Amino acid sequence: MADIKSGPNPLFLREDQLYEGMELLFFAYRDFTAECDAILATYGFGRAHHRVIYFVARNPGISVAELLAILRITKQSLSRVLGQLVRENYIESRQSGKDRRRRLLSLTDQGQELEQRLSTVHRALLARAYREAGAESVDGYRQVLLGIIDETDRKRFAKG
Amino acid sequence: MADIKSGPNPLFLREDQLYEGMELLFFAYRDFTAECDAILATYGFGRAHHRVIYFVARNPGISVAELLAILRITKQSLSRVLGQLVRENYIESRQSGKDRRRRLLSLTDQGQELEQRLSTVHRALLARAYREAGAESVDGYRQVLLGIIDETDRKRFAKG
DNA sequence: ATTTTATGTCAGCCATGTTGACTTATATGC
DNA sequence: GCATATAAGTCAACATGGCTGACATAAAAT
Repeated sequence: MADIKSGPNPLFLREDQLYEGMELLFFAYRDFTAECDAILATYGFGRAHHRVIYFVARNPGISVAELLAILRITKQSLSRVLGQLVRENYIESRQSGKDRRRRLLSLTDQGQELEQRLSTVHRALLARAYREAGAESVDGYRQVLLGIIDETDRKRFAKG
Repeated sequence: MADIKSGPNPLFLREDQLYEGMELLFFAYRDFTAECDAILATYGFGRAHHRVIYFVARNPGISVAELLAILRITKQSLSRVLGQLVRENYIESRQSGKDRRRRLLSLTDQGQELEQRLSTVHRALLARAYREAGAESVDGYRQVLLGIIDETDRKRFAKG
């Protein structure tokens, strides 16, 4: 009983640390997306559009099925935002040569502009957090988040 | 130009590291919430209900205004889920003695049961990630996420 | 020739956010 | 004590982004 004041109570601390870890993730995710959400709104887009733009930018030539696997949403949900991005000339969808059923997605110039604008915000935010936290912290951040991520998707980060 | 192969190109690596950091956050958040979402669905609840239950559990006696400040949603949005939780006897709302305009929120026994069920899932998930990553990593995780969080809310974590 | 796969589309539903307008009860300040 | 401010709740309407189910088309694979 005196443990709480006189010395470390591993169980108590541990549980408290876990609750803190959950909240950190909640607040960080909320604040990470806030500024980009505001920019997207001026284009008539939402967070869903950003995800599509982001993953197409990072994986030029990605197919619709591959994109669906990353986002884990239904094709009907994707279709709504992807269709809008294609119609408004942010994303280009061209037929694959090898398998002409597949549509390969890439950003148009306009899409790249928007992607850059959004990425700049995110890069700045994260770069500041990294700088303040220091290099070893960045590795810790990486390790813990990797542990939270589903094994299937963990492979995406295999390199490090 | 040879930099990319022959040695570290700090700029390239840095940018790549930042992109990785963004994706880690995206995938981790998605996977962190997935299992609880499934449990909540069996109660007819969603992620919004979980947030309310969580913050009321962690802050028993919290007022509606304080809860709104944490969640950063409108009172109309909160009202929908909070009202449901009160009606279905997961949360109790009692008048404050000092200021009778205020409603102080706390979990009922039933609410605590659900909260425990959800927390157990999250604690297990995070505990495993912490264990795999190691103690120093946990501190790094904490530092980086703190840096991402809005200064206003960073104060919530002031203790450490 | 048949079946499977990749994609697209229509229609409707649900959860959860938003704005705006308004009410009620209570506290606070002049 | 009266006027104003604050805490909370409510009604209505709307947007976003998930979901399911059903179905169509083109092309690849068997």
